[in-house]
Amino acid sequence: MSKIQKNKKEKESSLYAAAYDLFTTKGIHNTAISDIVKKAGVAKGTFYLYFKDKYDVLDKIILDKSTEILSLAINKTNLKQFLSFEEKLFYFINCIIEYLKENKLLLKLIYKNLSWGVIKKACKDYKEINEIFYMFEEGFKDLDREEVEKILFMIIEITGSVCYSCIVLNEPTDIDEMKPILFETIKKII
Amino acid sequence: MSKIQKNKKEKESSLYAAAYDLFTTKGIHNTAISDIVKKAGVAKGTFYLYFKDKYDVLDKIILDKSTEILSLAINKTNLKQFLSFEEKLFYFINCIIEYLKENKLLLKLIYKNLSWGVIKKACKDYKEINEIFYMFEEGFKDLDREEVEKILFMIIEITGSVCYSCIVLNEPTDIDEMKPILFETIKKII
Amino acid sequence: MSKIQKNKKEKESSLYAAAYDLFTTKGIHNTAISDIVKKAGVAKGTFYLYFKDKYDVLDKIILDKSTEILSLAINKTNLKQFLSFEEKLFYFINCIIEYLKENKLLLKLIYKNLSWGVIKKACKDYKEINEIFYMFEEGFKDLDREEVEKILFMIIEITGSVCYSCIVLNEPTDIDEMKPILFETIKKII
Amino acid sequence: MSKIQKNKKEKESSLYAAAYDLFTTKGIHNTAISDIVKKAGVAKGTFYLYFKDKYDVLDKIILDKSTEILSLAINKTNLKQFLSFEEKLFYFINCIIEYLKENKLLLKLIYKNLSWGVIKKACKDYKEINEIFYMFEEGFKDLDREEVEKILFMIIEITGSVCYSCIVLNEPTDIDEMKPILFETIKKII
DNA sequence: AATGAATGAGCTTTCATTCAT
DNA sequence: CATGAATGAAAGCTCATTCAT
Repeated sequence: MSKIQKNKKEKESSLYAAAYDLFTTKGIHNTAISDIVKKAGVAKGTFYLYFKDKYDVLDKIILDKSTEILSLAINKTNLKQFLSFEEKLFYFINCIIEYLKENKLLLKLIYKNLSWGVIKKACKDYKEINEIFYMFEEGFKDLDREEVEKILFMIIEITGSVCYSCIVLNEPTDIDEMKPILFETIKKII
Repeated sequence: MSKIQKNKKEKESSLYAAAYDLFTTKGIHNTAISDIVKKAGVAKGTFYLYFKDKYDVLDKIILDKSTEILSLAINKTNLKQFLSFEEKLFYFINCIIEYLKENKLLLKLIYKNLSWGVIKKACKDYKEINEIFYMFEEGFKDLDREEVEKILFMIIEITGSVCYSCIVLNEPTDIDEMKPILFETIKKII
Repeated sequence: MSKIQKNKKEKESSLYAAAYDLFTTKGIHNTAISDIVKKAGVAKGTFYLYFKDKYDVLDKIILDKSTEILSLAINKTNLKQFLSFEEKLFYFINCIIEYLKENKLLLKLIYKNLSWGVIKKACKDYKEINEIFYMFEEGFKDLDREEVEKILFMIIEITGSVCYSCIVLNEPTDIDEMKPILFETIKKII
Repeated sequence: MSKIQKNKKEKESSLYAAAYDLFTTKGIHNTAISDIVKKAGVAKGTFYLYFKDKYDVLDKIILDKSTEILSLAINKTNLKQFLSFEEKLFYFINCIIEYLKENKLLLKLIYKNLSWGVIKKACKDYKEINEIFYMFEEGFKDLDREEVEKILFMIIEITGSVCYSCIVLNEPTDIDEMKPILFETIKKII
């Protein structure tokens, strides 16, 4: 990579990082592009060389971070051996929950903007994420892909919404108290 | 009610209605207070006699509409006789789903802003909503209030997030195709 | 005075008092008529029955309070016996200074809006104030009215501006440290 | 200076000039920022690139113009030779008075907002102004700095307030009629 | 490619004033 | 006389976007 190309990547990264920082701490609504460029240490016009607008960076952040979470969880899971699919799935889900517990601000940012569509896009673009599907297909050998997808969707949805409510809002209680019933529910789903 | 009082209520209602209309069709972000007052046919200053800002109306709308949905569903449910708690619950949940299917824009508006906290507030303020708790307590006679609340939370969360994804985004499929697995999940939860 | 007339006077006084309170604490610029009527406990429209606008009340306050200060000082002075005009004048000036020291907020309010014209108006309308002129004419028997007025003007101006600077702004020092040189100056003027 | 830097200075100056013009002719209260930018021929946003708000420009104007007046007077004074400190001081004060006579609107604008603090700031920032202090220290060789400052303060205060009253309000008479007694007073002070 | 001064549309909010009750 | 809801002009201020350098 040439020096110029490297410089470009650096500008983009610093804009991205600044936007992430501001979105999570001040909120999307309260973050102006002038805030982002100031934090990134670049000129205003430079922003428009790399992003269309505020929501363009946001979309990239959401896709990126969602991918990262799932990727971390699946990688960690694949390092271990499990006696059953259930055990493996629980470990995987727990990785996600623990990550979100540590990254409350990130959870707050992405959840309201995360959709099944984003996850499917992540699956298409990143091989590792697709391994989640393999894991599920292995667990439900007698079901067709569509059914498996629905089950995965249900589990992700319920995990996501419970995490958001418990971790971000502390409602109806904290996540550790909710975990037993969440896992029991997932157990019943599969 | 005096003529003035009636007039006041009318102004407030027309502002509320205009805001609801614009929020659902154009989105919150794209709706300016000047749009709201124009649509409501009142002066700009009048808005500030009744609401603090845009988000003040929004909060009122969310609380109101959430209450309305739950209220409608529980009232409809209470008109019928059921053989079992499960049957009753399914009917109740189905009422909500069918309502949301018919009011896609409303769902889009409130879901991302709805929280368990709002629902609990609705329960406190409106007797009818509290009947949902009675229904659940009757269904789970051997559990304490806290446990019952967690189950109710799980069911509402999963119903809400599935509805949002399927009805608003059509992901991963439409709500009718998702219903069987949703109900099966709920059945397993209880 | 009839009950109705009494009621009217009460409304006016409460508006006046509220305005005075707000002007001194929040400043004229930051006080709206709606603040005044709220504090006075009357309706907005009522304000316009008694005053033209914000500055109308202000003018009344300035005239009133200026008169009050001068009136208090001259009355207090007239209760005593003095060996010389100088002694009498110093006592009189000191009364004003001590009063302003105790009413810093009032000083802040009126000084910037006080003028020689206001004082002359006060003299015309209130007999007591005119006694200040008598005092001076007695002190300068060989000068004509015009010359006496100039001297009085000089003394009032210098006292007022020194008080404002020292009491309100504490510049260049506090009033007690400035008093010696102020009195010395006045002594030299007469 | 680059073209851009020159352009920037020009914008700022035109805003400053427009504000000065409007403040003196229409008053601060009656001048809106939109008036200033219209007169300056720049966009509204440009105003906020250079000033925080209306009062920010005002502060700059007051500091600037006060400095200018004092600077002009001291420079003019330093060009001449005098037989005594008194003569020198009278010449200096007279320069100020004559300037204010010619700039009635400026006097009206700054006097009510001028304070000893502003003058001291001007002294710190501009070497020339400090020469006023040198002049005084030379005149009062036997007094310490603090005492000299008090005397200077008294003279400036009395000159300022007499000028304001006589030039702006024509009370109690015009400045030329007041001059003899003013100078006599100053003479007695020193 | 990068800059950042300049723009001006458009937002929120205030508030003096009116007038039907 | 008194009220206070309603008005709407006009204020302050923001900020995405452009474009000459």
